[in-house]
Amino acid sequence: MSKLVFYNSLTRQKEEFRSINPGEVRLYTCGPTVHDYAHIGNYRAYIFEDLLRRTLTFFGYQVKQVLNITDIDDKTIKKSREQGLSLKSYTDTFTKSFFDDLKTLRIEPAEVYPAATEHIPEMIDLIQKLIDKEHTYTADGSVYFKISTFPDYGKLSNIQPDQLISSARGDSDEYEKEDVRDFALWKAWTEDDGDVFWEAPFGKGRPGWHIECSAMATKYLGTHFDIHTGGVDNKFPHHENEIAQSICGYGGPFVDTWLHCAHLMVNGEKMAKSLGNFYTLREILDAGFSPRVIRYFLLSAHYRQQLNLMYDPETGSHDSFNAAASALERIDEFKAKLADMKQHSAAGDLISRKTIELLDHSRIAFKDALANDLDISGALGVVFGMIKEANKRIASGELSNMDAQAVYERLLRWDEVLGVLEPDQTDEIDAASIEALIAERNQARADKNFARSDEIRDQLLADGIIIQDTPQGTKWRKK
RNA sequence: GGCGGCGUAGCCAAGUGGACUAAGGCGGAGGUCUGCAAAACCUCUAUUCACCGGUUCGAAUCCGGUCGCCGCCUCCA
Repeated sequence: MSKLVFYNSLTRQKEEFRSINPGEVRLYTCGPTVHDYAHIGNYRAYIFEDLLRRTLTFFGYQVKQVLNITDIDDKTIKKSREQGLSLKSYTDTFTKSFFDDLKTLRIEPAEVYPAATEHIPEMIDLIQKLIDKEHTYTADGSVYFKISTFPDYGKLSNIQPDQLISSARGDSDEYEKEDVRDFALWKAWTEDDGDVFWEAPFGKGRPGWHIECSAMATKYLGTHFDIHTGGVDNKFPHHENEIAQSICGYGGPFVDTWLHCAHLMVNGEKMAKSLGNFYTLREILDAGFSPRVIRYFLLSAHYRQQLNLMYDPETGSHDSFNAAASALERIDEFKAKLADMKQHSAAGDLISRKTIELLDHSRIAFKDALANDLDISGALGVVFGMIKEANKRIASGELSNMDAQAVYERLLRWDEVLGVLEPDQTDEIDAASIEALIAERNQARADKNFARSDEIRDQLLADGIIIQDTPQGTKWRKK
């Protein structure tokens, strides 16, 4: 059996994965701050963690995943107040849209979706532990974590703490920190916070950003768990701070494996509102691209590789989605062909030795690719390699109906990881009437009434049905 | 300035020193099938891995340098 290997950001090398408890993986994924509709780049990260969780499941692990919802921070407070809404009613909209989007992209649900505002007591508890252990100080009612009390600080991001002093930029003096490296655990209430505050032993206020992940991860996964994922941008400071809080507060060890996903680029540039290349998932769906195509595109490159989306609605350029759509069509065609063939296989038919060899070889290669730090490109290469070889055998008549069934089953098994296949046609399509039209068309063709036959073809196409004339008769499928 | 990543065909993208005479997808060119087909299928499409040195019996893969691109460096996945 292939051994799972991941590139651990903490050690900066590939390591064989061993779960803490045999057969079980506890996984924490940094979730969204629900202050707006999530953009396409956000979903690259969630497609990545989806591939991770599906792969872990594929390798036989029981996965317990926690994905947090950050429903309180500077932005959510500011925007909700601007709109005159309560924090909750403001964030609810985007929390809901986030879940809708996950479903749209076929991202498997996590086991727990904790919201920050529902875990304030846990955070207060952790902050109190840190205060008791003297890792903090208070200034103007805010509680700060004192980085100098944690010698390992900077290990994840490979940053020397003293480098930060000179390089820190921006409004680092916004708060009364003793040291720019320090970060807020608890922010004292100000007028701008309006009615958003909680009472804590150390004062009225709200939690800092980093504390929620430590508190919630620990609540649901324990103080020591297997994998923590997030975007590269979270490495520093967020994850660095999370490690510091957790280890100092609960005692180590904390997380064994840290996985970070690279960013999605748009036309070679970082996606940013200021560059005008910022797209929400909704916008792209509205532009007519299917969730499957978007999923395939986001999935198709290795997670540590920056993925470049070539897309510009102004000029009508959408090369990336075109390529993804064409690749999917190729898979769809192949699957439809197999589905048709397998219907004609009879019980007692045997799978040919050549097919068994092809399937065995492909099965191992696919698994090896995934085992190698989620090498999805390699895995897709295996899928298309099998398609190519099987197509060749179909064309030469070498592939029996029974063989086709075996290949079909292999494809479905793989799709448990990929999640890109079109579900089998449902009965909502009126198959009988389509068959009737096809019969009529074939009669027209036999009568050389091509005007009528083409008219039927166009009509079916308009209804989303594609038909193809093959040596085995006319086939149809949903577009 | 500090830390890190990347540069493989027109485009996207695998490649974990030796069967690489370098996967796979898109695009392109031929062909098969068809009444026709925009479909489908088949075949072809990098003597070469940014450049220069080095290590090695052997390097796209390791080391050094040069050039170019990108990311992170306090609340952005």
